[in-house]
Amino acid sequence: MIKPALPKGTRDFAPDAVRKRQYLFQTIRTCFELFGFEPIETPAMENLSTLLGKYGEEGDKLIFRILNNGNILPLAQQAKDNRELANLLCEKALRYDLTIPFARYVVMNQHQVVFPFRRYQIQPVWRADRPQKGRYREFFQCDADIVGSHSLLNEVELIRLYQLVFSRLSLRVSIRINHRKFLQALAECCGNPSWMPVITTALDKLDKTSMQQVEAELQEKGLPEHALHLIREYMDLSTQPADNRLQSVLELLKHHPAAAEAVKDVSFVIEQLKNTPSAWASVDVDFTLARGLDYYTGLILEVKSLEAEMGSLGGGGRYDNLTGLFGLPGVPGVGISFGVERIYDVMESLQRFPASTGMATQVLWLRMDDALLTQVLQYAMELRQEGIATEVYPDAVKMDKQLKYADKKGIPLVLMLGSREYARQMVAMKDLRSGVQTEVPLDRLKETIQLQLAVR
RNA sequence: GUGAUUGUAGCUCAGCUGGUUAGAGCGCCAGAUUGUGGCUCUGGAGGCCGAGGGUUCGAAUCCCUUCAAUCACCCCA
Repeated sequence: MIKPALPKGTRDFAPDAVRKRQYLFQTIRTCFELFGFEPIETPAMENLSTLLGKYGEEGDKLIFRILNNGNILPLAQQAKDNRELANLLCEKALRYDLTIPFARYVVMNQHQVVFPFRRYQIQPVWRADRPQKGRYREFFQCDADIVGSHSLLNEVELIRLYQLVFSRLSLRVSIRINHRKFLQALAECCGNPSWMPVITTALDKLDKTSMQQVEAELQEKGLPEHALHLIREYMDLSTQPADNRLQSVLELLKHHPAAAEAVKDVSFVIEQLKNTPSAWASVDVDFTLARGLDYYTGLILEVKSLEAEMGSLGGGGRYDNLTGLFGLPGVPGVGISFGVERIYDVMESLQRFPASTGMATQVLWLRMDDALLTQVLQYAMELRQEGIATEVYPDAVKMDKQLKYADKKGIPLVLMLGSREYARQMVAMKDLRSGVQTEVPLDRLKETIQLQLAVR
């Protein structure tokens, strides 16, 4: 016998969980559609070469590879080391995110797609990460991107999309925004543009650790004192009143052209958003927001829950040249992603899911008199035609057991058609929520049920 | 890849410095109730104490190894 188990970091979903997840997906999907995004889907697997080198060195290690079928032994013997072996034996891999497959899609379909292309995609991705809280090896991403447009209106709209979704989910979040060009300017003012990755990853840890630790890390990486001093002042900016922040950052970065551009972009976005403030999702400029992914070049953003301790619930940003990797330069884009698994976990812990997240069985016919089975099945079918979710209990067991079944499944109405009722052309209807039982004429069944179901 | 913690019934957990036959609550099954759920009462089933080895007269308990889960770091949604 094999002990049943799941691969690390994967999960089964019970009916109740699936309903809640579908509610989440549906809410997000509806909002995507409301903003005019169009759905696409891409395969679970991509050619390994499509994915390799797109997520940094760490990312490559976290890609799930698919072993080639067939006779692999001769090939395997040619390999000189593990790395070469893995690349020889695996031509395909599971997708790591939705953005790179989307970039491939755009390049392959460049003559069909209409630019600016607004697409959304809701599919699972896989990462060979070590699982922990809010982190799984198989999880869904919900991405919305607009490619083929430089306009900052896209950024504004995507933030409003975030605001719409989180208000519909009744989750209070903060959307932090920043601009990659501030970080670029900061690195250059520190004396070396190549320090930018070091500085950004260090700054990214600020909300987890202290300013001192960030400085220690940077010192360790060999940044000189004057650079550390500048970075310290830069970090202090985010504690200042929101109104003067943009002016202050510009002065601190000595009116560096990149910083000036960033100020222009950010103030445009902020200005536009002022007209439609959201009670659920505030927007704040945070100069220390970094975001790991290398391909971002403009405005970047990240969503955090204000109510639960959890990693980011989503993020995104502008990238100038994503499709360039696949031979189509000059297609800029901006996109956001919803971390539904984490949103689910937060909603669950805050009990923010609506009481009913989908259609469960509304009516159960008990199995009573076998002489009436044919009629019962017919009546059940008629109720379904009326849109009433209906079950017939299949086994001839005690009523006690059948009622307990209805109770456990949360079925509100139970119908009983025995010979006693049928003789008078009636059916016994019991509302399990109230415990009240009534008799209903068979020819008025549908209307009565609909009325009864409307009662809360 | 690094580190920490935890593995006992379907679930949540007790089980003292090693000492008879390993317990509780919830859940499950049956009955009280052969045409009526929830509440109550009565009874019952269910355990290689994660796995392997060691110490000991004796191990759920101590030691080693291993596996798994969880959490943190790295990185990320």
